[in-house]
Amino acid sequence: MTQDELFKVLVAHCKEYGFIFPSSEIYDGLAAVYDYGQMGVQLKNNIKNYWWEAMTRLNENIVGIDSCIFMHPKTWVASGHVAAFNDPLIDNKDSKKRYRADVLIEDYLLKIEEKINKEVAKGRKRFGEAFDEEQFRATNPNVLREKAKYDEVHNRYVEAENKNDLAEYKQIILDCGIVCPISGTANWTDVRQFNLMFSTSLSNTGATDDKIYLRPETAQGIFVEYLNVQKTGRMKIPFGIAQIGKAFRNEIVARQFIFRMREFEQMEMEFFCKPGTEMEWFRKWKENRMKWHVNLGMGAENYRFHDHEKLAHYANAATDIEFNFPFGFKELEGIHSRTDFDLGNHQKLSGKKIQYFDPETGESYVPYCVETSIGVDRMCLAVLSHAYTVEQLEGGDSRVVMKIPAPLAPIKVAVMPLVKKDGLPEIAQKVVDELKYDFSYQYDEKDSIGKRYRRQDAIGTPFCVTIDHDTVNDGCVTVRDRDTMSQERVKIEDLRALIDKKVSLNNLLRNL
RNA sequence: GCGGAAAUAGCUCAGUUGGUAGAGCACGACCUUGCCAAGGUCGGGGUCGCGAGUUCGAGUCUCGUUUUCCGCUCCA
Repeated sequence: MTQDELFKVLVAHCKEYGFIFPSSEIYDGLAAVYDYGQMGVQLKNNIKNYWWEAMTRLNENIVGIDSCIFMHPKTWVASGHVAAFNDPLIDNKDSKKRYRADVLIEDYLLKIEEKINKEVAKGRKRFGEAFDEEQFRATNPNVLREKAKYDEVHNRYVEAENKNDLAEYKQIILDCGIVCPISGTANWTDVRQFNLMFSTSLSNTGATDDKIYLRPETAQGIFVEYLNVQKTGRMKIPFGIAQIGKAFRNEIVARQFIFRMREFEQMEMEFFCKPGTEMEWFRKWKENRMKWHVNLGMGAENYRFHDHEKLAHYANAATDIEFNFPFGFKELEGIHSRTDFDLGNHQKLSGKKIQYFDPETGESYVPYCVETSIGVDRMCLAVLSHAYTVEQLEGGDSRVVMKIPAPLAPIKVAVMPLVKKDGLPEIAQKVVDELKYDFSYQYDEKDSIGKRYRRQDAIGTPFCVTIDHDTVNDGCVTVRDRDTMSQERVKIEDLRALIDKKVSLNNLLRNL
């Protein structure tokens, strides 16, 4: 099976067994939106718990918050999203290339300027010492013609920009005869605004002038609450704030299943430190986060760092942790040294002093910040794609088994009476009562025992507990292991400890 | 957004030159078996993605549309 086919089969498996469904399917679906099903939600919650506890419980200087999706519009001015996420774009239908409409027009204006400068240079050559540039520009017919053209286009452009008039952008491009540098044609699509932030209105009359954005990242919620947390939590630098929550980006192309969605969930932690120490923390968090991933046992060889050479405007160091997805190594988590960009801008725009007073040195400063940011959905995809296994068994049979790390498995244990009579279901019910307070479980008494094992394999249940006729006499049950298919007899009262050892989140945390 | 392909039961698919929708698996009930998937009997489930058009008649032909996949494109 090629990686491509594997991916398709995985997507089908996720739907068939209740991990992930395409959203709104009864209405023909909604592009690039997926719902987590009864299995998927438990996997996702387990992943979130692992992260949350690793951050907030294992680090005494990290606390969590839960901020809102709605934030004051100025937040996104301070963060740079309003400026960077708004582009008027136009496509050339022949070359299929996409351009920023404003850049096309600006380039055109630049060319006119060059023309004028050339004329001026020519004049200077002709008149030598006696050349009066101002005079020349005011009288030369070629220059005047170009200047008039420039002014007209420039004025229209500025006005279009102010009014955000997309149709006018296109008209300018057509009127100026601007062509695609690749196809050489003026076969343009309409200009469209690609605002990567979703917006809605807080007004219940539907007025658009109180537009508000859905947050494109959870990080800003942490930055705007920095002062509150630092003061009320009596936090001393260095310290971190962690948050899990939904974020929204109107991607032009959202694809590859749950890898790139328009609505997605992030787990972000902002670690505030003293300026000058940020590279040290950056290195520590790189190491720390990789350890968190590898600790799941999905193979260290499936992860790698990808250091950024081109840095975003806010960062002075950045790296990705990439995972070996079925479609190649792709970003799973980002670790960025964001300097004081965010807190600094919020300080500027809000007028509130966002500074940390260091009681030891008596200094006051805007803290620097190292961010770790991981996509929950990508993490789910990493786990699911790594877990999906087709095993050949003796006798030409095969089984599909989801080898999900046991602490993340949606269902920890299945309880099944070997037969649906002779009092076995009643004993099974007692086993369920023994286990249900500690573990998510399924009870199954239908079909042959082999079939039931396969059903549990398909959703990645680490343990199956079978009650048979001997149980009636010796109080022992058969525990069957998902990965090895091996079985052992265990006393019912020893079940909890045995299962817990392998599926416990706390044990996983202890290994960090 | 552009180009190509696809859409029939929960899943995988068949459906001939246009003539009243099928299979296997899955699902439910009962019987049977009982430690690694397929036993028997009976049953439920589809306006064939959606909307028009051609036709006496459309799952099948034409157009539009939606969604998905692949390739471009885009990507803090």
